[in-house]
Amino acid sequence: MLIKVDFNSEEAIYMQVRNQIIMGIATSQIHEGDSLPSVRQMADIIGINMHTVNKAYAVLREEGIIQLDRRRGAVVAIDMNRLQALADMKAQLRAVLAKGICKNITKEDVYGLVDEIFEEYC
Amino acid sequence: MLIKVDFNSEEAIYMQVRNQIIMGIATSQIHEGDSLPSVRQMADIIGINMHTVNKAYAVLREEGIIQLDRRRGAVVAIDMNRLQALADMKAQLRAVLAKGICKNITKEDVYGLVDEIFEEYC
DNA sequence: GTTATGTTATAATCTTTATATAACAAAAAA
DNA sequence: TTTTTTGTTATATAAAGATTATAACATAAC
Repeated sequence: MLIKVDFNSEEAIYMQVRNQIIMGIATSQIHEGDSLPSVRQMADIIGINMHTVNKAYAVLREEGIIQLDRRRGAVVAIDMNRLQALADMKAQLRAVLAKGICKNITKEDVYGLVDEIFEEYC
Repeated sequence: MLIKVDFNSEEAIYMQVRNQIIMGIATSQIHEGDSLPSVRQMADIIGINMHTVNKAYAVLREEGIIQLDRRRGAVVAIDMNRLQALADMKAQLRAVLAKGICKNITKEDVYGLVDEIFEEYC
């Protein structure tokens, strides 16, 4: 799976890497049990520093998306804490939807966007 | 409207201020046409520096939420660019939902969260 | 005239981000 | 066994962002 980094983006590089890996899993380009390239390999491929990849992997581990194993490297292993995941998402949605409500975006509008994104991903 | 800043949060102070103002509008605690406290007043109230408030207000202006007027200060004035607002929200939702999909959160789960938040806000 | 407004400028400090080397123990591969 | 590769940790440095601190300006309100 190809990861592209925009060095002019406001988003931190390690977050761009984290996001693209999560989207890769969501779009089934990466599957449960798959090994990600090692921090050194990934850094070489993308053309960034090893520690930046390490940070991205550390975030993903903290989020329960991958497990870091000395033997197999970074392995996709979703930690399924449903309540935690729902609570996390709700906190994020609260901020996103608040702005939308200011802009007169309705619940139905949001439904529509959610539908479109789920079609993209699944 | 009361604004509380958590100095231990990872979120930048100016973003906390920005978010709470947007949520204040979404919950109708602040209305179109209302004046926000001046950057100096707000800074005094919260107990932070004037420039931090100025940054928050600048972000809100860039997002089309307020207008800054030398005469009346910061006034809530929603710039209703619907297509832009929808595109912005979609970009944010893409990242939020991707993680949810990794965690096996369904479209119906998301609908439920959206419903709950809209009940909170409206 | 005085006050309050947004705005701009400059500087200092702190945190975060990203890179660069280096080293370590553990496991895999040769 | 030796070599290589793995994640991990430790420093160090440079750049960028965030926060605070003063100060000043033009404009409008009082």
